[in-house]
Amino acid sequence: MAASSGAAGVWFRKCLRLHDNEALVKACAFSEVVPFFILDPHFNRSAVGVNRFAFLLQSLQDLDAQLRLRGSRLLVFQGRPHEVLADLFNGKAGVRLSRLYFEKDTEPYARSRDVQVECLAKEHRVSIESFSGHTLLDIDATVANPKFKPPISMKSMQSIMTAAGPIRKPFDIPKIPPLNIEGFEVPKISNIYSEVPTSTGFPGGEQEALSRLRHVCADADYVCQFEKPKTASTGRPGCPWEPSTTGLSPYLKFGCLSVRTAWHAIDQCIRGKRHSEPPQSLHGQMLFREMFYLLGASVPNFDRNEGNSMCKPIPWGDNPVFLQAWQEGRTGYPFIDALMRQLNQTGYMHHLGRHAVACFLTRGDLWQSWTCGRDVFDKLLLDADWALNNGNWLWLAGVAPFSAPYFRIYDPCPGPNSSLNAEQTGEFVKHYVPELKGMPSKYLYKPWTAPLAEQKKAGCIIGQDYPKPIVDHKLAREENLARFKAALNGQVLPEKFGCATSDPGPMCSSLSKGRGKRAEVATLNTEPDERKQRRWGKGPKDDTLAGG
DNA sequence: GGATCCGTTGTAGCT
DNA sequence: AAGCTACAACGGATC
Repeated sequence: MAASSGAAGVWFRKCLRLHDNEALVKACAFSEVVPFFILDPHFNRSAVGVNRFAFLLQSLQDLDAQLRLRGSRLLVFQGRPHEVLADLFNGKAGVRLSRLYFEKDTEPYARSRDVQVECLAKEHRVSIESFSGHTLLDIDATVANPKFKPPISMKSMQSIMTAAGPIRKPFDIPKIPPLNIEGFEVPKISNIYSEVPTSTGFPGGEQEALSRLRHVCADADYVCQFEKPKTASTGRPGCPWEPSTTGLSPYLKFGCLSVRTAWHAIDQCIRGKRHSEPPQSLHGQMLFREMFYLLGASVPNFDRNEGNSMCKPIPWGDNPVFLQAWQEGRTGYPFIDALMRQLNQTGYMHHLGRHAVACFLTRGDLWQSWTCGRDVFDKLLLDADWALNNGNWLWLAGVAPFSAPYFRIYDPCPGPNSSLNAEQTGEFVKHYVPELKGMPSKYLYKPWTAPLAEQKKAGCIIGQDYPKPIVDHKLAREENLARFKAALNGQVLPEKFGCATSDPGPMCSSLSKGRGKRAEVATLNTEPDERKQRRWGKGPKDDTLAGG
């Protein structure tokens, strides 16, 4: 097989697709093409939840199947990329590459990996070419423009788009040369994880991605009327586990779906019709994605509390008990807990749900650093994306210049007028917090206010079958507002403002005596912590494209 | 340089 | 039911 001249390798990393794949197109100008993926131990079980890993493997399976339909196949190697690639450049494993093509990746880990790979290729006299494809803009080229300023508003983002000119059309799938090599199959999730995937709603892969996109675009009204704040954070009636949005974000994250293909498909839908506009429209969601990619690529320390021009210094607390309760959905706030349990179970959460839980963890209630929540999302979300995740957490923690004013705090018990779009049937909460199944809807979001008799009748004693609220929202909110304000003035408020205690004790809003006994565990950490529409739509799922 | 406006998605209470 | 106001009051952009 491998002729002496060597083959052209197509290294799939993101961009797990055949459509609109420039690296594939370029490689297929040669007669021998080796499509491959490297399972990098950097993305291991402690970094990636089982659901996202399963999604990745499904995507690889699909990619392999599509390649086989065309007489080729996907080789899956396991190991550190530079070691695997050294073997491929040397001609071990029955393959010898003399050229390497891949899509650029602007995440910090990917950049350092790729720099290493470029050196290696030079040593082996392997020619390398990479292409911008994961984003609408060429991120590096945009940032390199001397006039570039990090965009912190939709307005500035739109002017960057305008200056960049029209978005190029997707590439067609090229004719792919045959490949006959045995082995290097896509592994099974059970060979890698002892846990079993629990997410069923999002099968990975390009075919699923394209079919979802078709489904979304089949309903032009839906696309034309799409306004993010009007989509329901609590899923669809009858199926609270189903997103009320497009559900495309995991596919964009892995590049199962080309962002250009999606952009033009949506463009087709809205062209010549009355339609919603950025920032709330679907195109608007995609512009936020670009914005965060630009920020991630241009702002030093974008993922940190210190040295980050997009992050104001706030003396966040350090309370592992709070963090864990939040992470596991045991805060005693049913809406928050339902959302967090949904994340753990399914790897998905509506964008507005992310707002609710992120605000709750940070400036709203628990006063924990956004980086802690960021890490949880980074591991568990199917659509976890470095730039978007960091950008959204900065936004929600209120520390970024693009954040909403810090004093706008979400109520963790959203009522019918809440912008969080909680349904009032309680279907969503009851689905993910089944302890509360019997609770009358008037108490569902605040079950601790139910009289004991009602709690007994519902089979759910608060403090026993379901936790008491971990903090008193009203008080925590007040104190956090004061602390945030002080921090903006360069002050750290004295001890009496500590809202954090690891043992919330018998705390109901009606019982709480307030500040007196609450400060013992609270650590006002002055050292920055861096330890490490249609609302009820008929058809399609959709989701947060900006997805962080 | 000061005033004003605006920022994808706040909430509660009133009319 | 939609729209107003009070609440408390940031900071970047624009005039």
